[in-house]
Amino acid sequence: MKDTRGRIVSAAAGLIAEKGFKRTSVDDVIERADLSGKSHFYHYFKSKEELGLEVLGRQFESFAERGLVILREPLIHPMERLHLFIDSLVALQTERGFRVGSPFGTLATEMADLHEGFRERLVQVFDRWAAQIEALLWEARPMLNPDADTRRLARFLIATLEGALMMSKVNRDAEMLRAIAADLKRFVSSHLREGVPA
Amino acid sequence: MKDTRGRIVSAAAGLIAEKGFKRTSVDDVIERADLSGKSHFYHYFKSKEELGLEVLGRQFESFAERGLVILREPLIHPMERLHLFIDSLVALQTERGFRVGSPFGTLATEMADLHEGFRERLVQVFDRWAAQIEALLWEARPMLNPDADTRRLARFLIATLEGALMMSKVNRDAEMLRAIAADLKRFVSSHLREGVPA
DNA sequence: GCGTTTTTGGACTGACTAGTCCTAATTAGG
DNA sequence: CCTAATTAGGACTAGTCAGTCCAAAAACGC
Repeated sequence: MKDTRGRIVSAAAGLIAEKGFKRTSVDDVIERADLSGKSHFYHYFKSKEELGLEVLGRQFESFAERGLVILREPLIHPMERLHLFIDSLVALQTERGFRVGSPFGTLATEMADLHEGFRERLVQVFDRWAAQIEALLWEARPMLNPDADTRRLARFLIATLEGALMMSKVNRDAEMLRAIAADLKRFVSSHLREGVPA
Repeated sequence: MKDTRGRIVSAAAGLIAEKGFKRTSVDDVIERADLSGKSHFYHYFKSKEELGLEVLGRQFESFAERGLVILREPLIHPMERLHLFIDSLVALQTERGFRVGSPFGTLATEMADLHEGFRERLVQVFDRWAAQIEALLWEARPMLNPDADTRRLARFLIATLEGALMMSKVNRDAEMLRAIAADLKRFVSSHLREGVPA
C-alpha cells in the first residue's frame, strides 16, 4: 500500500490549486511527491497532460464526496442543506486564505483553451455539480414556486458561487464573500412559495 | 502617428485574452505586433510585467469607455441601463465565440497570485466597476426597497456575471449565459419597491 | 529463489523563456 | 542638414520546461 500514484496525484493537486496547471512543473511534482526522478514519475504517467486529467477527475471525486455529500443528506431539510453547502464553500475558501479560487474555477479558465480534453472534462464536472443541486431543488419542489426552473436555478447558483470565489481570491476579502453568499441564499428563498416555511 | 506602443498593447491584449498572461510570450507579442525584434519591444517596455500592467489598465479604460458608458447614460432609465449593460456583456461573449472568459476574469485568476502588483491593480479594477454599478443603483434608489444595500447588490451582480462568463467559456453555451443573465435581471428587480414600474 | 514491479540516479535532447547587448540602417522633427 | 527617436537584425546568456533513454539497485509476489 505505498500508493505512489496517489501520492503523485495529491502532490499535483495541491500544486495546481496553488499555482495553476501550466505553472506546475513535473519537477515540482516530483519534489513534492518525494520521487526519485523523472523516470519515477513517467513510470506512472505517460505525460503531464494525463496527470492533469487524473487530478481533475480526482478533484471532483473528493469534492463530490466531501463537499457535495451535504446536498444529499436525507435527514436535513433541502433548503437547509443548500445553505450548509454554501457555507462550507465559504468556510473552505476562508480557511485557505483565499489563495484558491474555486475547486474548479482556476482549472477551468486556464485549462479550457489549453486542451479540448480538459474542456470536455470540465463541462462534465460542472454538469454533475449542477445535477446535484438540481436534484436537491427538485426534492424541495413542493416548496418552490411552480414556475421555478430548477435547472436554471442550479446553474445560476453555481455561476454566482464561482464568481464570488474568484473575486474573493482577488480581494482577499472574507466579508464580501459572506455577503454574496447570504444574498444568494436570499435569492433562492425568493423562489419559495409564499406561506411555506423556508 | 505610428503608435507602435499602442500596437504592442493591442496585440498583447488580444493574446492575453486568448491564452492568458503567462502563456503569452514576448515573442508572440513581437510577431503579432509586427515588430522587428526583441530590441524593438524592449525599446518601449522595460519588462513583460510592465506590459502586463499596461494591458490591464488599458483593458479597463476601454471597458470603462465602451462597456460601462451604458451605465451612465443619463437619458435612459437606470434599471433599463443595467439591463442593457448585462445584455452587452452577453453579446460580447457570444460574438467572441466564448473564447474569452470576462474582461478581467481570466487575468484575475492567474495574475492575482503571480505578482502582488497585479492583484492590487485588479482590486482597483473591480472596485471601480462596482462603484459604477453602485452609482447607478443609487440613482435608482427611490425605486428600490429601503433596505436594499446598493454596495452589496453591485458586488453580487459582478460576481454572478463573472461566474457566468467563466462558465460559458467552459460550456460554450449561449443559452446558459442568457438564462443566467435573465435571472440576474429578475434578481435585481426583486429589490424593487412594489408598485413602482421596473 | 525468481521474475516482475518499483525505485533510484543521472545524463541528455530539443524547445521555449525573458531579457541583454551591440551595431547599423532608417525615419522624423526642428 | 543635423540630431534624436525609431526600426532593424541578430547573437547571446542563462534559465526552465517536458519528455527520453539507459542501467542498475531494491522490493515484492509467488
